[in-house]
Formats: sequence, structure tokens, C-alpha cells
Amino acid sequence: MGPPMTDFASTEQRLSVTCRRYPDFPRRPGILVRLITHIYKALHDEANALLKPYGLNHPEYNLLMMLYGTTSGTMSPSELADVAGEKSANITRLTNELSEKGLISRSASADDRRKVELSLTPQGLAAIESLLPDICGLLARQGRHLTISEQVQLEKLLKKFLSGLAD
Amino acid sequence: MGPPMTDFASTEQRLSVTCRRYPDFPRRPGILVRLITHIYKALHDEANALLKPYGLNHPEYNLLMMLYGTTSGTMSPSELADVAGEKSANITRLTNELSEKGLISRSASADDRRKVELSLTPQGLAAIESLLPDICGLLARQGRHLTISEQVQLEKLLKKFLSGLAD
DNA sequence: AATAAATAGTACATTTATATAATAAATGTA
DNA sequence: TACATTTATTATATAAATGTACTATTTATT
Repeated sequence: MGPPMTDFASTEQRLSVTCRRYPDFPRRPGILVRLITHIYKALHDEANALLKPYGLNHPEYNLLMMLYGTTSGTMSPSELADVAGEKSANITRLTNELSEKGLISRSASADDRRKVELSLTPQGLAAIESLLPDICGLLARQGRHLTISEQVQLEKLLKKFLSGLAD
Repeated sequence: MGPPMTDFASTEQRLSVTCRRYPDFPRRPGILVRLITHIYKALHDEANALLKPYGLNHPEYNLLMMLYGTTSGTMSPSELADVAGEKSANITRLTNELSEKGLISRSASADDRRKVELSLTPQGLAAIESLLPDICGLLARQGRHLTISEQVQLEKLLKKFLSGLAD
């Protein structure tokens, strides 16, 4: 079954072969993209596994946390789609689910009546606070191999990398 | 519609609120996870957009490139699943599609008859080489905001971060 | 040799995500 | 006022991903 993908040696090997066959291939950006992909998938899987007992999946949890992070306590669907990186059609489906579970509520915006205000219900808040201890444990564990200064440095570099996307 | 998500300021703002409401929240790992998520989605979307004219999507392209990177030219479905970060059930579907398009072929392994050997067909190789110029341009563009030494440093930190996942 | 346990691959059902288009209401502006 | 634009939802249809269970084969154990 090959080496566990957390080692990554085989990926480097394959990129070497690729560059030999096609010398123009940008090796370093290529490896960064593959690392990001593997990390994202691992994060996604771990979060889903942790959240399953709470009846939530990773995207649903994310939406709840976006709302939890606002000062006003509300966001419109399109804002939410933007900050969570979801497509708008997907936001409708996800917010429907969260709404059916009683975790968020919809109401018309006062100043722009085209807009819908999404906000956490008391049950939504309670759900978040019941799962946050687990999430905090997971996040701490996921970052444990990096020192604080490495985390700071990584954050800085990722922001710079992100700034090169989608302009 | 809110700030473009390539800036990320609003994410930091939300994490500040979150930490104020729930002081145990691990801020730095949290921000790393959100950065990775946004970057992955942007990479995924850009790759899909580029590949669409070639009749491929990002996962399919990835599988082709994994095979392109082998010296033997073949891989079993489970190896491929491992290195591409796909679930095994998904590999069956994806390799079916690639096989129907004539880009890869299946054959029985000589030494272990449970195994299937997947390999690029001449058409698969031609497909890769026809899209690689575009891919190389994309990768180079995506990494252009980072210097070589920043790319090296980022790669190192991402590997360390990955090593903390799924043990 | 016989049996048990592990591995590889797939089929099927379900869930999750996307793309597209149509609708409707509210807003801004010529 | 008339008209284009924005916001959000809905409705399909389709695609992508996952979980579970099942078959065949190999490997290990007795």
C-alpha cells in the first residue's frame, strides 16, 4: 500500500520524475500545491470524524463558526458564502439544513429587504459551545508539531501565497 | 458582497471575536486551518477552470499526473488512492471515467491477482503533454508572490504541519 | 491441508456539491 | 417612471464523494 502519505517522500520522488520528463514543470509550486491538497483533505476528514457524533459535518460547522465570529451575530447568505468559500447554491442547501436542525434562523433585513439575516439560535450557540472543547483539542493537536514562531511564520507565508491566487 | 477573500482581514477579525467569546480557542492553528481551506478551494477552482476545456477535472488530472510521475508507469488503485488522497471507492469511479476516456488502461497484476495495474495509454500521455504548458503557467503564476527561499521555507513548514495530522 | 485473517477492488446506495436557469423582490439610477 | 442591477431562493439536473457491504485472492496460523 506504499508509505503513509504523512511522509511525502514518494511525492517528491514522483515530482522528480515529472521534472525529468517535462523540465519546464515548476517543481516548487507543484509540491506546495500537493502539500496543501493533502493537508486540506486530512483536516477535512479529521473534522468530519470529530463532528459526526454532533450531527454536523465540516462545512456546517464552518458556517456556524463564521456566525459565532461576528460581532453583530448575523450575516447574509452571500457574505457567508464569501467568507466560508462556498458557492451560493451550496449555501442555500447548507443553511436550509442548519435551519431545519434549529441551529440558525432566517429573518428579513431591516435596511435592505432583499437581504436575509442569518443568525445563531440559542440552540445553535449551545451546539457550538458543546463541541468547542473537542474542536479546541483537535486544533491544538493538529498544530502541535510546530512551535509558536513556526506557526507565525507559516501563517505569514500562507497569506502571501493566498495573495497570489485569483486576482 | 464583502471583502474579497484573498485579503483575509475579516477572517482575523472573526477569529478575534471567537477567542474573546471562547478564550481556549487555539487562535493560531485555527487561522492556519482557515488559510489552508481557502487556499485549497482557490487552487481547486482555478485548476478545474483551466482543465475544463480539456475535458478533465482536478482529481482526474491529479491521477494522471501521479501515473506520469512513476518510473514503472503503473500503479494499483489503492496506491493511487493513497498518494492522491482519495478514498478507494472514489478511485474506482475516477479510474472508470479515465478509462472510458481512453486515457488509462487496466490490467491484472502478474504477481498478485487481487491487484489491478493502472497505466497511462498513449492518448493519456498525449493528453498530459497537451495540457502541461497551461498547467505550468498556472503553477508559476500561483507561486509568483513567493521568492524561492520563501517557497522552500513554506514547503518545510507545511511538511511539518502535515506530520502532525492523522497519526 | 484447513481455516482464519487480511488485502484489493468494486457495486450500490446515499450524501454532498456544483452548474444553470428561472423567479421574485428590492434597490439605484437615467 | 422605466430599466438595469443586486440579492436570494428555487428547481432541476448532474457531478463528485463517501460509507457499507460484498467477492476474490492472498497470507498467516493452526
